[in-house]
Amino acid sequence: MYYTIAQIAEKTGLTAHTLRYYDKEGLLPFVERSGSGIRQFKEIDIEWLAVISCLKDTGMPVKQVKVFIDWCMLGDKTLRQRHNLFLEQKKQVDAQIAQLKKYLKKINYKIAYYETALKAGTEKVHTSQKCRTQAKKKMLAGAKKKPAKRR
Amino acid sequence: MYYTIAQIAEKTGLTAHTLRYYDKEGLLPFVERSGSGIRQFKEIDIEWLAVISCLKDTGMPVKQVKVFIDWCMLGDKTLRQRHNLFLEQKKQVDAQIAQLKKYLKKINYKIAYYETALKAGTEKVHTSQKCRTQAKKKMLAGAKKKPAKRR
DNA sequence: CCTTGACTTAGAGCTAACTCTAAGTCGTAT
DNA sequence: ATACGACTTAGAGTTAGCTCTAAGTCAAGG
Repeated sequence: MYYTIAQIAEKTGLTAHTLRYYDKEGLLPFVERSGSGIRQFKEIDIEWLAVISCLKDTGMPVKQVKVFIDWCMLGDKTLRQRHNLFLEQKKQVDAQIAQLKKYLKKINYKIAYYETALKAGTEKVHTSQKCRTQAKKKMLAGAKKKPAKRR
Repeated sequence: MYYTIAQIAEKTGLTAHTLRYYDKEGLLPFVERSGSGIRQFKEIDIEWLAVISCLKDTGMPVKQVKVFIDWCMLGDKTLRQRHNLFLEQKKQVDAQIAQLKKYLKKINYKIAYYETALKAGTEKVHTSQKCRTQAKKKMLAGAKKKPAKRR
């Protein structure tokens, strides 16, 4: 049972244009064709596309994804490389999440800042910089000694 | 005490080129100039740049960051908009983190997959598809048996 | 005075990842 | 048979975000 490119576009959220682009870039060597050249996607190809999206959306450039796909096509002799690739990608994603969490803290601080300002009717409520100075003091103190609060 | 563009590039990790580009795009209206037009960055400008990087790195396009900066320059009458902007950005970042965590699970599964394959010396250890089939059963429990009529 | 080096500008060039166009083929429905 | 719509291709165009170049200004050191 085969899917057309339009059906796969529907299923994956990618456009048919993008799928052809990926194919042209060598990301879809596993997709079969009919006698007249029509792409015939199978269930398993949807799994391939999920892996491709995972790598791409976690920051891997298309060219490097192609390298991975090529390794897959080469079989067992590239197992080690592929294993390393995912270990490396895990590191990347861990770092991305850590960075986003830092930014989230900054955003939460800003939300609190604007809530205070809205209540006061003016941003000037912050210009004495009491808050900022105190926050700094807290952070500096926290950096020195780790609070033993766990569980 | 002022910093040159090169010193700020050093401190922020952005290039001097990029800082001029941001300025040209209207992101740095708060940066003062000397009589001869040299940018004079102050401590507070480093904080501005940290906020700009936070918004940009969490997915906000430069043009929308400019809108935010313009709001800041307009003073208290834009407090509500700025508050909303950060609430919205928080949603975005929460969603990004959630998506990355999903991808991380997929990557961890792949790492385990390749570890098993490496131990066995071949990927064929997975071709019985016991694991995958069982996972599918879980996920598809309820949505199965489509007549699936296709060319 | 002249050189050096950091800065200035406008604007061109680059890269990644699409996004679209034009011209053409194919398979089915009227 | 012919029209329709979905597919095919090569290749051009677009966008964001830089990245760099060329030509010029300016202040300090030899």
